[in-house]
Amino acid sequence: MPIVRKLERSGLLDEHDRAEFLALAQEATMLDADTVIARDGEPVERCCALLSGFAYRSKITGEDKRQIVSLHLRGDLLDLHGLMTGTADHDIRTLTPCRVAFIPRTALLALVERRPAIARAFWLDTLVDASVFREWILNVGRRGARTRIAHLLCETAVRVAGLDAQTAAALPLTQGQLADATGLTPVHVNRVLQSLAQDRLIERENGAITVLDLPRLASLGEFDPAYLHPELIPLATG
Amino acid sequence: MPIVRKLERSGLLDEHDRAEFLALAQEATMLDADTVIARDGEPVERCCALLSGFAYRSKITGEDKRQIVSLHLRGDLLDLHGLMTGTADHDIRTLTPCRVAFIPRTALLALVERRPAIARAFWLDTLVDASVFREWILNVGRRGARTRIAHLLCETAVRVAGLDAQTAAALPLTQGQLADATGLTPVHVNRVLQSLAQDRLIERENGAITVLDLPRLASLGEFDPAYLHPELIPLATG
DNA sequence: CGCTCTGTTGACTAGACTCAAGGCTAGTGG
DNA sequence: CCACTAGCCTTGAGTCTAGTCAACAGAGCG
Repeated sequence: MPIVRKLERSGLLDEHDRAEFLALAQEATMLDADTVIARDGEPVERCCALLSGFAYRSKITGEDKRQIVSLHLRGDLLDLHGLMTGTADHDIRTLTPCRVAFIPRTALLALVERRPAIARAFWLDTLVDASVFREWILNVGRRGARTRIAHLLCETAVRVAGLDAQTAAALPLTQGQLADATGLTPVHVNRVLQSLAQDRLIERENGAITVLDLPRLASLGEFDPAYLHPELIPLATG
Repeated sequence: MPIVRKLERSGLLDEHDRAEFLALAQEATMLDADTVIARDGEPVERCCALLSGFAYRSKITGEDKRQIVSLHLRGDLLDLHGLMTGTADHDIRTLTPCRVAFIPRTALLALVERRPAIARAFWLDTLVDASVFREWILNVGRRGARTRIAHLLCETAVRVAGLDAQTAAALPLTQGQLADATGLTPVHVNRVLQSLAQDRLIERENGAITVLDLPRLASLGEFDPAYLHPELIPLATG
């Protein structure tokens, strides 16, 4: 059960905790690609657990430029921020078709109140999230386009397939979305991807990117997975 | 008592909680400017509460370029990440001379275990932190230098002096540090600051920057304080 | 007094953006 | 089955924002 994947390893939860949490996330819903899950400034009535597929969170500037601030995949809890504050302070959308479980905010708040271990597991999740944000600030602020894109591809590949993945991981990102995640323009992303493909680091086919040579890409992208804290939050289920 | 300022308003803590927390943060230490509080990769034995002064957290790339990922001031808890994970995943340093209280990690962990309300207050703090990180990603990724710097100056001024500050807030940032916080070069920061000063938006004297016209600077910087969540975490004590 | 650190200035470069056009693919409707 | 359209990708040419390099000024300090 991927929802609790992240909570399992932390060693914080007992049987009761896990059962109570799972009881809340019973029925799943299918969402199309590019569906809005939460919108900046609007009240949050329910939290979303991502059972399969990809989603992202983004913000926009006053000039309508968009920045993707995080990517999410199977097993991620999508709006712990909205859970505690009651309003979303950024957009959340699906990237691909997704299976999700919606949990009413009030029920989840009550659970957190009742079960301190779950609160702590959520807190830990938030801390790891924050660690990833910090790495993104560094990535966007201080790395050139090539390194920057390589880094993001590595991060995503590792989160999808794990560190020791033999199977190349395919990432469902359009070049426009990659641009929004890296703070670049689609045109420039296109050129960089071509160059990465020429160097046999990645491969592209109908809108998806697959990492061919993770070690070399990681070295190019200065990628060190420590900031993902795999010791606390397992990377891939498989 | 500034340490609990952030925890007060959340309405989560009762008398017991507050007393127990304060008991841990009794003796204060003075630190010089530019003192290392935590270093990336090293174990964290104690958490640091900032009683006065400014501090920052930063990361560096493989090419030794530095990115400041957050600024901290009086009342901030500095290493909740290290508290939970046991190792720092970034550097923490003082910007100015600081008065701090060190709290042993084990004691704080025990407190969090014993008092769920404190754990939730810390979690909330982490969530607000994460919200600021997201705004920084947007700022660094999608805004031009002028807007970017204006935004950061507004954020810091508002956190220091509050939203309705009549007194212009002075920010103790060198141009090099501002550059590291915005992902620019010191030379470029210098030119932008000159232009902002020429427009009478800010003023500079011996290494400190004071905001002269917050409303206009905010409009230039696309600054909307919502992401700081002043409703949860009071901005300034005064 | 010289050293170091920060700020300042100018000239030059380059990495990334803009604009614009054209191609490919998949999906849609006739 | 075949236009037609909408997205996305690709390419080229030209521009510009921000970076680089280098030199110097001023303040603070030992």
